[in-house]
Amino acid sequence: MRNAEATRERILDAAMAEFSAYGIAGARVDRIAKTAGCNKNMIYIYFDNKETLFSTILQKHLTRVYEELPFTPDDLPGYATRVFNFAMTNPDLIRLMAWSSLEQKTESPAERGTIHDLKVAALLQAQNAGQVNKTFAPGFLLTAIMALATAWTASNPFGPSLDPDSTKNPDELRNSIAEAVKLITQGDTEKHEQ
Amino acid sequence: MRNAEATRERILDAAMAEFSAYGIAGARVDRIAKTAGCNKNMIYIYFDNKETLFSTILQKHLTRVYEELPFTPDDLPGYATRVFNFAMTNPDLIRLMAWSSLEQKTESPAERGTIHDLKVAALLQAQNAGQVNKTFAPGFLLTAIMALATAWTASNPFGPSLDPDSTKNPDELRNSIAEAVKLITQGDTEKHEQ
DNA sequence: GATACTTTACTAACTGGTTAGTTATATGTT
DNA sequence: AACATATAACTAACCAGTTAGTAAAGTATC
Repeated sequence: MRNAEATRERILDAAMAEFSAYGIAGARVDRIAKTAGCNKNMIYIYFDNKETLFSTILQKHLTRVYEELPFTPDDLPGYATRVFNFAMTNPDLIRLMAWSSLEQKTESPAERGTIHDLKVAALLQAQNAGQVNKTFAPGFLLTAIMALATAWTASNPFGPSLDPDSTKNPDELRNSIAEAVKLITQGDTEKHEQ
Repeated sequence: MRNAEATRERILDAAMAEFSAYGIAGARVDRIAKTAGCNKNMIYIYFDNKETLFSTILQKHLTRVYEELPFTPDDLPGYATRVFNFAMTNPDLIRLMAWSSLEQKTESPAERGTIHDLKVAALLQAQNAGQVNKTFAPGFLLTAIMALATAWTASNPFGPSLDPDSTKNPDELRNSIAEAVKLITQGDTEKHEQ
């Protein structure tokens, strides 16, 4: 029953559930401790404070995303599909990101910005290679794709809360998203390309 | 200095700023009272509790949106443009909606659902009239349009925090959004319409 | 038109419960 | 013993909501 690493993990898991559900301001440290099955003080031994705990968890899961979701500028509908699948199977992380963008004053950590820039650069290359049409700037495309792929998550005010039926047909939804991304990125490659 | 209506309005304004900035859990009633320049108790005379105050404000501003933003199924790029303009000039309301979808347990009020259904029905009619192509279900289209039109607001985790430059060219952004919506809604009307 | 009474708008101080974070102490491990 | 892991008890600050009371404005009565 004495296992530092395991306790730390249980805290992280419990905190993930708590923060995802209630955000930073709404999260209760006592509740995290109870869920983790440990004493509250353990949380303050492993982490500085509530905010740090939140950031640690967000960072950890974001890293996981970057590993699980390779960006494929030559197959953007496929990328959107994978983002959609990920968002549907990881609603907690999507909520965590939503809380973060509302509650955390600081801009996104430098790492995220860098990764974003890499994608934009790759997208520009794909455009120059004729794989993606040049109708839109690469930065616009990336945000548009992410917006479409995550529009049906609970954190979107215009998402499933207004259109509850849509999430009951995830397959149709997935196909529609892929098709929409295709229209935006490959819609008129031939016409405009040269 | 004794003016019930004016005081109530000041409370609503102060609460809008507070809730928009900190959400429900993060909002402080004392701070609202201070901003409104009134005693905290006045808030509890005019409103039941913090949650009710939040709901009242959200409702009030949503009503305003429905009046200011007529839905035009025959001109969806134009509608997206207007939503984009509205979102850019009313970031507080967008944040309020984001907080609501994260913090409020209850589903969206019946009114919002009804308005949504009306739009979906109108969209279906526009499809049958050949004004909008039938590639996508009307419910999908509506959510996709809203997602695109509001993707560059602060509350979107994939929005401006990752792509800060984009919001410096709002005109280009607006045009791109309109163009993207056009591609999705009118992209291949001729081909599929027959 | 002055006086007593009622209602409305407002305030200061308080209450009871909550909460992030700490300290002191105990227990298992090597 | 020495160290790492864990717990219980505690504290100081905070915070939503309440209470009890004051002052202004209106209304009735003479």
